[in-house]
Amino acid sequence: MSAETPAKKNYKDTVRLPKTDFPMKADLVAREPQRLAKWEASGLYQRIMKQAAGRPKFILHDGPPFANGDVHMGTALNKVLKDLIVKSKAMAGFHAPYIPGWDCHGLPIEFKVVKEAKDLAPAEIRTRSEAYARKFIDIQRQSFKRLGVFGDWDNPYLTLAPSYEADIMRTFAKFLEKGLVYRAKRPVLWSFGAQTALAEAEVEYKEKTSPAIYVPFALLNPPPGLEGAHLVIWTTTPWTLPANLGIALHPDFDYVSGTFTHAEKGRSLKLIIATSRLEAFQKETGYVLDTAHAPEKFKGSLLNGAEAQHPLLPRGSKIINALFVTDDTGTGAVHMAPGHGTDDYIAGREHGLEILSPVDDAGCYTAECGLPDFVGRHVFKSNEGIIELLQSKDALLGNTPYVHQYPHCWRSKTPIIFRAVEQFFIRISDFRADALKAIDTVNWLPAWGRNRIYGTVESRPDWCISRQRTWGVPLPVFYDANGQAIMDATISHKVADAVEKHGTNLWFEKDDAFWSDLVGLPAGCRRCKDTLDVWIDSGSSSVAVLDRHPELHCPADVYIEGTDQHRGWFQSSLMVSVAVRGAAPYKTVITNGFVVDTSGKKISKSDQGSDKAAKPMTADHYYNKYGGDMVRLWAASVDYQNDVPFSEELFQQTGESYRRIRNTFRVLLGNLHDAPKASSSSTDVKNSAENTSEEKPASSADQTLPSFTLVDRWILERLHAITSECLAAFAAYEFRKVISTITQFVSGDLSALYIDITKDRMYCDAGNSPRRRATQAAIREVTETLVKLLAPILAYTADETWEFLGHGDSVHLEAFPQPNPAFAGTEATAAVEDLLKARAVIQQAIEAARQAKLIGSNLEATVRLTLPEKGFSHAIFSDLPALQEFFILSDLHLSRGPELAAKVEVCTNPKCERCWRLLPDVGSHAEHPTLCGRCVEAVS
RNA sequence: GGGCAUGUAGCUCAGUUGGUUAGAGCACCGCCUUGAUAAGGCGGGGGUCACUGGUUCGAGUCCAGUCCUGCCCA
Repeated sequence: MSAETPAKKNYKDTVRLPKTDFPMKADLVAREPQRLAKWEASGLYQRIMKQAAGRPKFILHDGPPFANGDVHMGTALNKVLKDLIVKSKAMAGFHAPYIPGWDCHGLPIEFKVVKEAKDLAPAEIRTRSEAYARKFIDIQRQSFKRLGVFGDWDNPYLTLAPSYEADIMRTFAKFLEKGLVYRAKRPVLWSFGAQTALAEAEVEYKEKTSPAIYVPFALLNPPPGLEGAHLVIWTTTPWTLPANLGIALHPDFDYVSGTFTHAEKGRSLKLIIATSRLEAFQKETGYVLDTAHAPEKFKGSLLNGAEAQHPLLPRGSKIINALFVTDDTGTGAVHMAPGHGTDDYIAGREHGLEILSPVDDAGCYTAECGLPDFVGRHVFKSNEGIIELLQSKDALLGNTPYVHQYPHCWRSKTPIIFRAVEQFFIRISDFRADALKAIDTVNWLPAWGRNRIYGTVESRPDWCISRQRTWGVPLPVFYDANGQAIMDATISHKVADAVEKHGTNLWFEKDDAFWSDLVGLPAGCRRCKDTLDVWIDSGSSSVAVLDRHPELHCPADVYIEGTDQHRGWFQSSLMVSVAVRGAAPYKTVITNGFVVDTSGKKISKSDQGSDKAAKPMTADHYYNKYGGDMVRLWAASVDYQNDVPFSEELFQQTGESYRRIRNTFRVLLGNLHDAPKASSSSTDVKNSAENTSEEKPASSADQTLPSFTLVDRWILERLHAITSECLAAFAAYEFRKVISTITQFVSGDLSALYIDITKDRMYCDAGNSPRRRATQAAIREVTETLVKLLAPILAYTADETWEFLGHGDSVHLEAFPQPNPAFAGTEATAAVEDLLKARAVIQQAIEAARQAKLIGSNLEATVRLTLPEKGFSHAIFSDLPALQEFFILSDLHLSRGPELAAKVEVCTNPKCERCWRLLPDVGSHAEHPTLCGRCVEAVS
């Protein structure tokens, strides 16, 4: 009876299992907002800045996202990457302020506003546009904050702020001062219905029937063999013929010249047609090539530089070569009116053609057209007249209705025309060489970014900076009574000063008389109605933000944006900065790839919501379903320098590594539940602004090291190695490497080995056994180090873990850990490598026995391990208890032999009820007949 | 069509100056685990390194060409 009592004793209660309130289930969605509120309430960002005052600065300058729409995963990726850089630089000892910004002007917003309500006055469009932009700034700001991005969210820079707008104007004034601005005509999409220029986004394509005509142009000064020949052009816009100044041929196409005869009309003509278009031409016009008289054949390059006679006007039409000439329609000879088409304009400029655009705002011919009968007539009502005129001059070879997709004004529904209007340009050639030089002062990541931007700057045309739009910064320029532009920097500065005080709406609200008076111009002057290209807005940020903000400076240390910005913001910022201060605005430029779907296809915002099956691509879906840290971990895990494949399933994969890290933290914390109070560390250093937590070696110098065993020394050597690797990876912006290094350490070294191996001592040893205390010391160092290394990435979870480690304030006020020099060596690592070789052999033998159902757990095996004669010489191989602990075995027998081998038998020792090992001394203690010697001591 | 990139396991990626049998995580399969248990451990299957040709004793790696996908242009 009485013997029953001790046997019934519940030894389980004496086992020191991990104990912690750190929840396994993260519940990030519910918990993160609470932590965020705490950060904000305590002014965490401001405290980090205050603490860092006086340290060397590190400036990441925010490329302003467009204040339109929700935060897309691509935007989230970019923003989190910025935050990873800022947080890691702060922990690396820099003063790293982050001033976020928004790009507020521009067509997409104006377009939305105008679409909602028609016929608004300019001032009203601008008021509504601003409200629209501010609404999305708030929406996006909430998202960015929720993602754990630290920054001065109450004081962002906005390109619509009067001070910013004034600086944009001053930047323009600087261009004027340097003589870089000029006016010239250039074709734009013009709606004569709405009497305004349109952007591509405001154009709808609809079916339209146009007269497609063939017109011969007689060659002037023809080369031998082509005497009397006519080049035949084909066009669906006869009204543009008065503006014809050239004909383009493809240099490599084959052309044929010969006599063509129209049987019914009984008319013969010598014509030139691209060989590949011959058949179609004959069929459509009835003119057939007389093959009897050997036709001439030649390449388009032959006629390059020659001239042809305009069929309606007393002037020549220059023949040029251009690669845009196709042979899917027409004749291989393209009618060129540089004032009425983009291709024509570009090729025309290259070949020195003038820009003739004899059409007014209402779409009617001006006197410049050279045909007095047509002046004042609408161009679309003139097509027939032009055709008749051609006919009367025997210059019409064919006329057939042609059905095609033609651009129409989305508002007035009228077909649009291309029409050249006066635009303002910045002459790039004046400072292109300086810009190219500046490119090579910058560190481009990845390195190929250098070639890419170099190529675009090298080949870019002059910068057209005027837009016929309303929602933007007005071009601070006036016209005199004769319509001549007055381009004077001091006048632009006066406008800027007024705008600084009253905002740019004043430009639209007051009249010409007011403004002329303000800037000191005579009455009768008009102000320019154009606005500046929005790339001038954001491109001026180095002036309006970096130069202005007391915490910042130019050049910034880093710009990081998507790869499309090589032609966008990186370039506009470079050009503005080089023009204004003669140097690049940045030291390093990093690009991130686009978020694409798993088939490698681009996910465009416009695809969003186009069908209900569309996959969620907005950040709020992910942080509301999985948590902000999950989005951050995803961003840190991807190869951001390339395109980033994305799907919800892929996103969930990162959840696996999160759980792994979190559960490991949980066990580590659990194993510290009865550890002696943390050594000095940085727990209570806070609360004094002067005495900030400065870096010091993680080892506590004032304390002797605990009596670490081999595995403890090994894990600390590993920790030393991965700390160095992670710090180097952060410095190189290789966040992916940080994550893979840490997950491999957590999964491979900690979870599978160290924690498993030390379970026995942690759970079953006496509470203060030296090896147990040593392991607790190692675990504390490991955990604190990992938490700090992860803090820039898992902003919320690291902070939570830090709290559970017993610290009073946020981990984000800490510095990065330094590798502990006491564990810089690799002796323990070398020994463990030998142990792992033996372990692999043992595990395979045990697995075979397990599959054969001989044993279940490792502890039920008796293992006979044969070590080779050479190697395996570390003292550990003569320490049987240590070996048994490492291999997690009850019963191990060693021998030396020819090669490494392991044999497994069923262990016959009795099982200790407490530690579950099968040991020979179980039953030899009368007090505790079911326990082994170690456990008897532990419970006594 | 041009410029710049990219292509390694079902998925996402490592792979150092060319050198054993190409690695990791996730996913998958089997087993163990009442004591990390909405966890953990062990073992395992799975790859013509986009394609074609070349240089070399030897190529995922170097060279040439082709194709896929992306960005920016035309």
